[in-house]
Amino acid sequence: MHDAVASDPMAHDHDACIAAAIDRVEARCRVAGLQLTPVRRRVLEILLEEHRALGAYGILDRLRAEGLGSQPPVAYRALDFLMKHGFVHRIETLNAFVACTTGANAAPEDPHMPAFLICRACRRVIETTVPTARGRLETAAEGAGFAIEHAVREAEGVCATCRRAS
Amino acid sequence: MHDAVASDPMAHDHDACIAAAIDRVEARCRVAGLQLTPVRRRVLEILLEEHRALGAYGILDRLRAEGLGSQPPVAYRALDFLMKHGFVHRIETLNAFVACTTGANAAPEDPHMPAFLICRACRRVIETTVPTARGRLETAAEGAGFAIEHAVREAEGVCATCRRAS
DNA sequence: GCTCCCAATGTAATGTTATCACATGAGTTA
DNA sequence: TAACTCATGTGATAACATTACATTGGGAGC
Repeated sequence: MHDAVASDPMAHDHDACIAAAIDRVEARCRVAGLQLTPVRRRVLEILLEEHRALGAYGILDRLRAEGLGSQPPVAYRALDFLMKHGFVHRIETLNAFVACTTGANAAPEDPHMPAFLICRACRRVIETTVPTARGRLETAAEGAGFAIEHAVREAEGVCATCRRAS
Repeated sequence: MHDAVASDPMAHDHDACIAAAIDRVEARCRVAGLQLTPVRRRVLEILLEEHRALGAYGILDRLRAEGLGSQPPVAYRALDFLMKHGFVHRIETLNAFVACTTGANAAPEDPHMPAFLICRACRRVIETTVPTARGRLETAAEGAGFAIEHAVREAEGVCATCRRAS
């Protein structure tokens, strides 16, 4: 099951990567007084295991197999919690979710503006961080008197690994 | 039915605006040998009448009332055609559709990179055009060896009109 | 101890968005 | 006419998301 990942040039030590991410999230929950309950924690782990976007029903299937909830609201509520606190992001173009892979969940006081590169070949989602400073979209909005509250930046294409493979 | 629009500060001559847009699209279809069939034309008109994003099922309801089709594929096929040729854009964050309001559908040889400002108060969608030149997302992608094929830029917030109103 | 409250979860039902599969019709070409 | 293509008609189903209400379990205050 992990072979595909292990043979991938982009592979890394998944277990350590996941453990570190979970540790960061746990630390933030302790500090902020948030409850990282079993369901919430497991949903985060599932998303960390995949480095791909997973749909709510894909997550739900896994939870069901583990006896952690069987109805859609279970998954959506956990995702709402994780997104609210920046541990997970929603990918609008896929109606799916990915774990936050920047260190930003360790430094919430410097909010990052995430952007996503979605590979249509391997379905992997690369999260990049762009500076919070004003870019072209913000400039255009300012000119129109529009107050941006939330911005979505997603790009579909082919990642470096898949380009080399073809 | 048009009162709400007519009393709006952002109102303009809708009929002329729609007619001009339809004319541009018709011209491009003639040149490119595309069939702007009754259903496709009507879907475009419906989207031009609203200056808002409309869901596929909202469009379908209108078509149904006019006897132009009653099943989802009718609406989705027309939207696919209109999007494929740049006459309509999909708003990913709303799972909805808007007519293209830039003049770009008259000048396809200079493809625009549309960005959308979505007002959460009045639901109006403002389409702005950003230069095709490389911005921060493109720079980040290049650095990662990622080849962008399609980018989504959408921002939710409050438009100038609604800000003044509150 | 207790009750009250609140946050999280369990669960059924439903709502919304999108696609598939296959049949039909209209026009073009051979 | 036959073969083909493009658009449409239609029923069924898949995929994504929310509502509403019941239940549980752990503090806070008495």
